[in-house]
Amino acid sequence: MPLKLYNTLTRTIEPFMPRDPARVTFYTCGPTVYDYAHIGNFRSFLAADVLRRFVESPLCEVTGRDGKAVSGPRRVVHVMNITDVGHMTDDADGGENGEDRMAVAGRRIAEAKKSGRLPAGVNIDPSDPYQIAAFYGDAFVDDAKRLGLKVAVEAEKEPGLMPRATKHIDGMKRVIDALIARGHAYVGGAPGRKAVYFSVESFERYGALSGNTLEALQSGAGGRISEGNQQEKKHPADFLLWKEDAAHVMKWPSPGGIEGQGYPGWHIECTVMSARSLLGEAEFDRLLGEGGHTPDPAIIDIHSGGEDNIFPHHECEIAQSSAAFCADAGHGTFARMWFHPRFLFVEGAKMSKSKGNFFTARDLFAKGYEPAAVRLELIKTHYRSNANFTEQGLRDSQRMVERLRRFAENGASDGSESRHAGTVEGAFAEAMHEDLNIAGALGELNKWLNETPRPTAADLAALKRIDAVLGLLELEKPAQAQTELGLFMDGLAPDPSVIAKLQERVDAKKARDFKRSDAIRDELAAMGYAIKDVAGGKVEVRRK
RNA sequence: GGCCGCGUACCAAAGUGGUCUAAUGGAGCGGAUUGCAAAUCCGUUGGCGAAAGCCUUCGUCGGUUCGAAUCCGACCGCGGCCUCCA
Repeated sequence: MPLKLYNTLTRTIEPFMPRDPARVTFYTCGPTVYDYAHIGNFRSFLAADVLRRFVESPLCEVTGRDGKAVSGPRRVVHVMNITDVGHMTDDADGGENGEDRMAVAGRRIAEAKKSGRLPAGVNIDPSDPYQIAAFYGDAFVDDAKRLGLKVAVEAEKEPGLMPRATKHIDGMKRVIDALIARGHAYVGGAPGRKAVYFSVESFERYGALSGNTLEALQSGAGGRISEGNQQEKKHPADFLLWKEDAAHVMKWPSPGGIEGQGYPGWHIECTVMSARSLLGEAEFDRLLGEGGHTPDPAIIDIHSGGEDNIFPHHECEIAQSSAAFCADAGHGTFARMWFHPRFLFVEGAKMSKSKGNFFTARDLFAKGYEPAAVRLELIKTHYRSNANFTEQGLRDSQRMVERLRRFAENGASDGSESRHAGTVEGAFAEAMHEDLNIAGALGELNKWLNETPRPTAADLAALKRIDAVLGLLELEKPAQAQTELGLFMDGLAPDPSVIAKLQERVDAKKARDFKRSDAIRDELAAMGYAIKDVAGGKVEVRRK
């Protein structure tokens, strides 16, 4: 059975039917870079990563235009943007007032600098938003690569796969001008604070993605929308495409015949970067040009983002993208498939700094958890459930990673053809085809591992194809330092006092003074180390 | 108020009409191994029973059906979104 996915737009699980089954276009709404990304961010990005890996796997079938199954492998062009334009902290005015997030980040960096908390070798000017964005952007890409986010790895060679919003201001202005020309946008406001708004009433299906109606939005608007800016809007739900503001931290010459400088609205960047990066510059030009509008309601195959993006961000993207690119603007869907992973909880509660259950990826790496374990813990729950991230779960994941690695690294036995290699791939794929049932797929994998004590070359090849989807074994292994006696895991540095105790313990054991050797183990435990004797007479040392 | 999602055994999490006491992992228990540990491997983990077997479980209460964890209704509880957020 070919791949089926839950499409937020239709609220049903439906066959995935790309425009070209050999080349799938996939856009993920990436991070804003005012701070380090946390594990909730990464859960969402990793869910998208697993989807892209599965779609390009030889194990995956998709539905062709003729309704028939098309087997893999296939190419997936996956683009994930980085939002490096500053946005406002205060939403009370629809994001048009308040403080720029980039400025807030600058203050935080300035404080960190003063108290010496910036990482060594980092020297950024807290008053330069571009430097701040570059700093956190680089940190994000580092974390993403360690967690095996394929798009981040690819973007090293092909930077266009992770476009920066500030590099696409020209495209945004062109789209805004096109929207004005087509009657979907208008200029309002007084000189010096003019704004371009998208007219939601000009887009028939506004609200289709989030299940809203314009009436509901109007009545539900409540106190969230300020009076001030509403007066210049034709409809309360009209959203900002561009704002003239000479005082803004990041600003550019304006579109729409507005004289002063300003900055783009929240949603327009994704319209531009998705179309341009996935379809290419020439097609972007053609779509915007005279008579270039596509007859196809969808421009790209898959679009993903966290569930909080459904409204307003993706709703607005659909409206403005369809209005700009589609021949029948009112029925555009922008993407064929809308994919929205749910939020991550941590220790049973919504992650928040005040609850102390807020983790960035690098927090966990620093605690000694290896990237593969973090990755597995973040992907092993169905993407449409609120996963609960726990330390216990992380330990479970760590063990499963070690189990897989042992299986893969012990080498092929010269035994006969495996009875199972073919069936595990089939069972794994069958589960994944059902809206990415990864827990079911992992269950099949575990069952097979149990049944295969002596893997053959065919078994190892099967594991490799499965792992290409999971993306675990390719990740860096935890740092290990060896001394004559000790094997220091979890990135621990060999501490002389520990080495001395290990030596003393070996001597005690040699003298069969087990009372003393056990006491040393307790002493090490009190110091925060867990030890175990491993093959070759060495002692493995881990954090307790 | 509107829209959406969730509730499975000690924990996590599959299962969407019979093959379900219910995959898989963890934890627990028993065993092998170890000086002892750890790790690993094997067995096992609802109740009664030596066993065959019988009884009871999938938020609660009802309903549909020969048959329900699975379909329908109501209720209870949890969560997300409704212009900050992945």
